[in-house]
Amino acid sequence: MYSIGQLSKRTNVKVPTIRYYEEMGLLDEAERTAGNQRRYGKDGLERLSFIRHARDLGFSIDAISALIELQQNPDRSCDAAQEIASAQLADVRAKMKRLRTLEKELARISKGCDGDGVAEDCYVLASLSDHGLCEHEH
Amino acid sequence: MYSIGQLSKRTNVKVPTIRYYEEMGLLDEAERTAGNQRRYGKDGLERLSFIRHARDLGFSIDAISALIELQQNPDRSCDAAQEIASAQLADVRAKMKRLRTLEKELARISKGCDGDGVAEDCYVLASLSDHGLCEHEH
DNA sequence: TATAATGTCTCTAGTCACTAGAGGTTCAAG
DNA sequence: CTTGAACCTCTAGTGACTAGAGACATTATA
Repeated sequence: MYSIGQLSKRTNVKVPTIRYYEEMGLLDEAERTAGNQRRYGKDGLERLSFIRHARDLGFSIDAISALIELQQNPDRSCDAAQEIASAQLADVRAKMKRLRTLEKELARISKGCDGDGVAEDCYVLASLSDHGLCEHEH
Repeated sequence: MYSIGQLSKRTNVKVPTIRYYEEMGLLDEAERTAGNQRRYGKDGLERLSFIRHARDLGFSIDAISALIELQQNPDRSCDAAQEIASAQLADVRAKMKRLRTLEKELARISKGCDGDGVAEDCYVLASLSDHGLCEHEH
């Protein structure tokens, strides 16, 4: 049996976050000692590792909830899991696309000013004032 | 003079967001009509466009505050503006790097399951349970 | 000029996924 | 048995908004 602190160390999830996941229903309510402290078994450890991994990949709490429910019902179709994963992939790709545009624009803006001048002539400030100076839409 | 709604339409910034920017100190407090409604002039429009543009590029409210202060003091060195812009660029690049890793992993995981099977054999769920199945660190 | 429709006002609370802190209790080591 | 670390619950804060209630102002039409 692990205390919440031991679980925290093994999974690299902070203690308050573990309690938060319990409150959100991602973790079952833990067993308690006589003095009301949480104790976890192997199940708890595995569940939390699953959550941690999914969060690292950017899945939302809601998505993880759904994935856990599927995991608890191994006989159901995994169609939903596939959908959640590809939605997440689409989301990541959309974010990357946006960031690529921003990166180009920011690199251009940043390069236009060497920081030696005075605010009045600053290309960074001018670019932000006048969208027309931008090369791409964003 | 523009009402808050007209300003909103011209800048594509929602009305409550404009009020929020005022509260945060990004916009000066607007003039008011006898009936206490906000009225904006050309200055207000330009300032809000600046903010909008900067937000689109991902600058934080704090960063924008600093940029506006520089703009109001055209004689100061624009060193700080350069720094803020390059910090933002670094941030965007870091995010992209992370997303690239996630994209690879998610694509692999998602491809491993066609959604036809049953949750028990689902590669999506298996991958999340077992970090060892991953090809990259994340 | 009266009325109706739309716009605006302030204020509070909610979003997401935590994080921080206060004030108190329990546990494990020595 | 004492000490100190770990644990408990509860509330509030983060960033950048968004939503909604209930009241007042402005504008367009009859």
